[in-house]
Amino acid sequence: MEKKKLSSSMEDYLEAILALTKKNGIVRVSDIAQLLSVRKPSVNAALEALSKKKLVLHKRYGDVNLTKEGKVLARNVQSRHDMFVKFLNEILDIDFKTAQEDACKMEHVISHQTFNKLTKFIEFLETCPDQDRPYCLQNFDYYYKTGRRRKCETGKMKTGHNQM
Amino acid sequence: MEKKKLSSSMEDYLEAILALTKKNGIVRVSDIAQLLSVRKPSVNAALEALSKKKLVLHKRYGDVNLTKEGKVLARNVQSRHDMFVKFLNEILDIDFKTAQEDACKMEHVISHQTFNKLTKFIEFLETCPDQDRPYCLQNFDYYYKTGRRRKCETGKMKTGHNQM
DNA sequence: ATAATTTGTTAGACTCGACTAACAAATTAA
DNA sequence: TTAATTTGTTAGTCGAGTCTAACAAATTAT
Repeated sequence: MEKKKLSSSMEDYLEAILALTKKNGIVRVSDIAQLLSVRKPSVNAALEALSKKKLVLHKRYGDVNLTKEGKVLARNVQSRHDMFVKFLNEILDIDFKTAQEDACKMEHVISHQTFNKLTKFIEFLETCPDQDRPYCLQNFDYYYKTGRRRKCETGKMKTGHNQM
Repeated sequence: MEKKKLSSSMEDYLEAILALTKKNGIVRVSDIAQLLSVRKPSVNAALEALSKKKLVLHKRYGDVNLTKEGKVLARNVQSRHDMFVKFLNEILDIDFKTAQEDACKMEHVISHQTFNKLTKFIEFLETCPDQDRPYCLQNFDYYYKTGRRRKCETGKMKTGHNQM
C-alpha cells in the first residue's frame, strides 16, 4: 500500500473536517475555509487531492465526509494536537492560546516515538497522587518564577514530597 | 524594521551555514548542499534570497558568510534545536537519532514563550541535586517501562525523594 | 601548461498550496 | 416564484522551494 506522509496542510484539512463533523454533523466547503482561514477554492483543491488519496468523500455541491482511513488519520492528528496542548498548557503552564498555536504546528512534525513518550510522560504526571498539581511541577513553578530552588526540608512537608 | 518570519527552509540554510563555519571555517555551496541533502542550484537560490534579506554575504564563486544579523538568527535556530535535543534525548530518554530528527522539525515552529518555558524546565531538571538522573525522571522511566508507579516509601529512600 | 576534475552558476521546469476573478448552483427571502 | 444572497466551482496566477541539464569557473593532477 501507499503510505505517503501527508503534508501539514493536508493534515490540517483532515483535522478540520473531523472537528466540524463533531461540531455540526455536516461539513461544507465554507466551514472548512472559515475554520482554516483560507479561501474556498483552496479548500476545493485540497478536497480533490484528499479524494484522490481516498481520505475524503466529496462530490460536486455535496457535503464533505471522511473515509474510514481519513478518519483514522484525522484522529491521529487530533490526538497529537491534544497531547501537545495538554503538555504545554497543563504541564508547562503555558497560556492556552499559545499552547494551541504551538500545538497546531508541532502536531505535524513529531515522530511516533516522541508522541508515545510524551503521552506517557503526561500520563505519569497527571496520575500523580498529589491533590492539585504534581509536587515537582509546583517546584518547577517556583523555580521558574524565582530562579531559585526550594529548600529541601524532607519530613517537614505535609505530603512528604521532596523538592524535586 | 522588517521582522519577517523566515521559512523553515531558510532557517535550515542559516543553521547549516553556522554549523559549517564552526566546523570548517569556510563555507562553500557544495558543503551546504551536502549537509542539507539538496542540490547546488537550490542552495544558490536560497543564498540569493538570504542575501536580499541581508542575512548572508555571498558573491559569485566566493565563499559564504553570515552577516551579523544572520548569525543572530542562526544561533537562535541552533539553540532551539539544542534545547529540543536535550529535552527529547536527555529528559525523555528518546534515542539520539530520533531526537535529532524531531528537533530539526520542531525548532522551526515553536513560540518564544514555549522555548523559554522548556528551557527553564530542562534547566530545572538538569540542575537537580540528584547524582545521575533526577528522581522523578527515574520514576518516570520505571513508569514508562512497567506502567506501574513505584510504591511510596517516604523516609526509607536514601535520597529522601518521594515517588513523584 | 594543459587536461581532468571539482565546484558554482544559469536557465528552465515542476509541484504544492495558496490566491483572485468570474461564474454557476443552491438556498433563502420577498 | 422570482429575486437576492449564499455557497461552490472553474480557470488562471503566483511565490516558494525544489529539481535537471548544460555550461562556466576554479582547482588539482599530470
